[in-house]
Amino acid sequence: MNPFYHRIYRVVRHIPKGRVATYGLVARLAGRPGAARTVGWALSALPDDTDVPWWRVLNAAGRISLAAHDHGSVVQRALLLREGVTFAPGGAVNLGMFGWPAEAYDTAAGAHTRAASSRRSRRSRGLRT
DNA sequence: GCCATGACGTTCC
DNA sequence: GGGAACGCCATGG
Repeated sequence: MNPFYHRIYRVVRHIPKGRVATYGLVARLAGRPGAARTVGWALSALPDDTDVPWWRVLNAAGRISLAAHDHGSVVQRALLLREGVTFAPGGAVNLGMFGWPAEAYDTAAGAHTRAASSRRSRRSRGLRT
């Protein structure tokens, strides 16, 4: 498995309870901006007994990317609701309210991720409503 | 090694 | 503000 897959999982584990992150954000923090699709691919490969909170990862629209008819989307919505994340009419989460600030990862991860953080600060924008 | 696919993102209509 | 088109990176055939 490529190192950055592990980075992705590590980033997702750092998402605090009750907060959500976007695929693009996770991709940037993992060190590969633009690899949002790959993040989804990595999460799809997670086993059922994983400790990675994959349900806290949504797309840029704050909506669940899984097919609505898929059972996984139901589980994801339920898990988020259990953590206090509310869904607006239409099934979208207010990222401005529940979105995970990228700065929080710098604090949580400490010094051994400054490469990713410097890369992030270069393009820290968007997602702010 | 090339082509198609996918839990996405950004930019133009 | 909503929808369509193109771009992105990694995997699988």
